[in-house]
Amino acid sequence: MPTSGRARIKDLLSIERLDDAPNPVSVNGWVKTVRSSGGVSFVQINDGSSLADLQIVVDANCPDYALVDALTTGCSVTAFGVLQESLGRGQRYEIVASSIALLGGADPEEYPLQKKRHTLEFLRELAHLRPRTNTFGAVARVRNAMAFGIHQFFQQRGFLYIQTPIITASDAEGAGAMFRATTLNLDDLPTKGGRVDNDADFFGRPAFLTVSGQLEAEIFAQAMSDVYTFGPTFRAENSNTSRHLAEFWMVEPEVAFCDLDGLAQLAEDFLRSIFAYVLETCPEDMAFFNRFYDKELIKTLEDIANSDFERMTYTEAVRVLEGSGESFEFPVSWGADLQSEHERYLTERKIGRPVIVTDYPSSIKAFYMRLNEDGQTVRALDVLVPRIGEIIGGSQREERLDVLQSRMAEAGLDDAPYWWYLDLRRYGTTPHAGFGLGFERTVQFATGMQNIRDIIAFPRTPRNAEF
RNA sequence: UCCCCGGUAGCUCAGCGGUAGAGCGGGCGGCUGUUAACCGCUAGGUCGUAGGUUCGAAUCCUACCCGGGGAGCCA
Repeated sequence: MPTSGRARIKDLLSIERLDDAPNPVSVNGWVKTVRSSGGVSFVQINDGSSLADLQIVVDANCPDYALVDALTTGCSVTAFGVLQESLGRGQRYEIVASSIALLGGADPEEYPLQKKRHTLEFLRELAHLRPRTNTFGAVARVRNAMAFGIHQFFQQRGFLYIQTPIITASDAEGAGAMFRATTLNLDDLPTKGGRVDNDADFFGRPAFLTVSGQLEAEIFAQAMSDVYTFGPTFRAENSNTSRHLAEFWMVEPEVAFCDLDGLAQLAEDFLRSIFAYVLETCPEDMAFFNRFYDKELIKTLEDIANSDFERMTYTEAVRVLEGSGESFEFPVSWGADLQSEHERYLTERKIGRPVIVTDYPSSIKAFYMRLNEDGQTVRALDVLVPRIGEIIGGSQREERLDVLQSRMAEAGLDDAPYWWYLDLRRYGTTPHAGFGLGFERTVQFATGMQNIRDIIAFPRTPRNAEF
């Protein structure tokens, strides 16, 4: 079946004037449902190009009419016919088939997807078939649009897209437990002096899957000024929540000659831009999510796209929380990190829109964040959004060699493996800043989906790596 | 990893000490344009796994496995 003559359902359904239709047309897709009434059958198919299905009318005038009995939910078909105004209500156009053929059957006694709603938990066990459902098709299209929107945002601003390594020997301190990448035979480990002989491993040293491309992105920021990464990252944390994955995609811009205020502005512009982009480019899918998953979704995203983010320092946030009169499960005190309930109070109840919290205590943040003049806080930034909580974490980086070295010593880190990172401060150091955005969390927020496992096609979570 | 809830027909669930039910889906048959079509009939389950209590366990107890919600960690 040549694809050159294949019309996409999305394109057919968006035709303005029927005179412009490339009639007769050839369409392909997977059957959603078949309805038969007397001498007419209606075969509703979808090809993934849009949320909407295309109705194919097959009646006695079609030589393949007898074949309709073999068409069941899930099978693939190819059809040829004339696109015309629908005689029935419910769709603008339909195709009156002059031929229709079964490409691949789907035994209705075995095919697990029925023409009714399934729970997301059930569909999660069918990751190979769930893209055919309305919800997962919509997620796939929105995810695609947001990925493109992210690249477009940075490209339009002159940022360079760089690819940082997935296998790494460095640890972006504190970002989380790492997966080991090794070719050693785990059933028969080579030893030297009673310990595992890492010299015998592939790289001659321990290697891991990256938890962040930040340190390498800083290298390129110190040459190209404005860069970003967009790639997979891995965390071996035993996190079992609706917001965590062991493998997820992260967007990490890194900007030279930029301070925390500049970074906060970039983060805000960025989020507002990509939410506006998805509303503009995926209206049908977004209406679907708004209808079935979150009635306030579109309004929420429009509000974000159209209004400034609230900004406050950590110290101010603590003051707000202490004066809130709320009884939190975890006490609020300066020096302790904000708990989920605190973040949600701030962004959901106190402010009602995204909040950028800055200048956290140095004791609870990573060594590379720039120390403030007070010696107590660092130029860190978290962007909190309703329902998800932290969606962006970032900071102005410590560009002063001596301060960075003393911070590393406080954190108990050995300088040696970071020699190249320290070199960036030795030679032409600049004030610079960057943040990390969890891509799945962002799509989760934009779609109103409750569980991050429904945002990535093949979720990796503790004890789950099927597919 | 911790706390709470749940695992019964393909799916969603009811039954909660006396030996299994509904709706949807499937099959068969109707219906001259349907919209998760509709109407009638019908098949289908060692009640997550392994122990235990009991005359008797889907139902009570224990352990484990799996799923969900929340927490921690973070993106």
